[in-house]
Amino acid sequence: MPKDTFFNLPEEKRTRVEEAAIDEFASYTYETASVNRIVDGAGIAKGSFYQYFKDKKDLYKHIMNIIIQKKLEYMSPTITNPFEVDVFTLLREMYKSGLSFALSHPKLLEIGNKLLLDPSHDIYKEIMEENKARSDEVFLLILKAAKDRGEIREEIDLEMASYLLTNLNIAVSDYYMKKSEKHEYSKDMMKTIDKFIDFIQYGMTNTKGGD
Amino acid sequence: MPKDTFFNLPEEKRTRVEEAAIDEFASYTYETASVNRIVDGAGIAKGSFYQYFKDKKDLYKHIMNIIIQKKLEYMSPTITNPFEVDVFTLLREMYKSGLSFALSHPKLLEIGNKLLLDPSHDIYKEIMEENKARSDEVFLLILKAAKDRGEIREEIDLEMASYLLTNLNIAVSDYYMKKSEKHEYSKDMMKTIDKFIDFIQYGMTNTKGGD
DNA sequence: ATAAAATATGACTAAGAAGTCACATGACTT
DNA sequence: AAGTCATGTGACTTCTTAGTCATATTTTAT
Repeated sequence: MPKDTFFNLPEEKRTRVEEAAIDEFASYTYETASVNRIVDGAGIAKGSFYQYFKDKKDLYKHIMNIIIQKKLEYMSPTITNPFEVDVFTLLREMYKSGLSFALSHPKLLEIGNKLLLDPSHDIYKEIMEENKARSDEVFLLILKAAKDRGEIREEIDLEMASYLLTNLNIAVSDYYMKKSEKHEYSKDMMKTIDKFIDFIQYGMTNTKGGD
Repeated sequence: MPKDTFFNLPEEKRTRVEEAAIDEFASYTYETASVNRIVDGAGIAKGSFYQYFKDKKDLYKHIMNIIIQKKLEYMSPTITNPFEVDVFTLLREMYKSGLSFALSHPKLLEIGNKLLLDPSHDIYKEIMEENKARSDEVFLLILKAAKDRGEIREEIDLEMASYLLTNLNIAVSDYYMKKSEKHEYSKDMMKTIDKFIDFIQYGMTNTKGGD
């Protein structure tokens, strides 16, 4: 947690620091991100930084909390009653939220992905422990309920499927970001998600009754 | 390319250096990997290192070439006639190769993944340009042929599918590595791949004729 | 044996990193 | 106005990094 000094700051200055940090962590991993560059970018003195934050990790966790907060804002309307719609509708909503978040906050997405991609480092475990609900655990609960309702095939390995859904979630955002330069909620975006859910739902095969 | 001095080295010493480098690059990203730790690990002097390699990047590329070489060794029997079997059989073979490689060379896999996960950094582009055939481009060719043969549904977006297959390829190895501590080619492994291909082929839905 | 070429070495440089601290400035209280 | 407390500051310390280089050793050629 940042110190009181940071929260007492005039909003303009506080966001200036946060935005400099977001720029830095979007461009560099936690390890290679530089406090020196951040204070330069924010136009504050090095000493001031350590009036606001205990250390680099303190700032990083603060930014992660902003990300989680922002992401929850995008998700909440979908997640409120996760077990009251069929699983593919729910997945569609979740991916829509995820992609919408990605388009509105590409830098935040970048920071989050950079973290997810380096699960070996200590900072990963620390943050995941502080923010329990990991994505694949959420998916697992949803998929279990869906299987109980008979919406997905019996023989699907749920644990694996939820793991894959998590990774695909990241991949689909990356894919769309790479393809589209507009970065706006568009029909393209819905098409991307539809194709994607279609893939998950029916697979690629053409022999519909096959096996 | 490493200097002649390196290739003139007695094999024992050469592999000692390579193994120290592999350990380092498996534990740290390219940026945070330390030449100092590598020379300590290999038991050579700092100066010797720069007799063998132009710089850190030179060593890194050498290790990447080892990885590509090793990976090709595992793949070759499968890839020789990629268009002569149905696409799901081919995919199964490719994932089998991939997982087999992952189990035999977990550190090399780790290094490769670390690179793939940070496409923003210069080193990524450099290496990808030097080693043309990117995974999703290979998948795309295979999928195009399969669509022509009518093996996969018309409405599948091939570009997206090949992108997803690449990411899933990484994910499935990671998943299996995380689950199994034995690290040996086993029936478990085949089961994992079967589930996975099954997922790709038929999707998750239970309404087989649905839409 | 002598000369020459190849290889080994670790102290060294310069740059950048995280974090500290004595002091300066500003604001609010009494 | 004087005093107190919160905030601002940048030079500084300590550490680690990549890469260099003069010198020492070993190997090869004559």
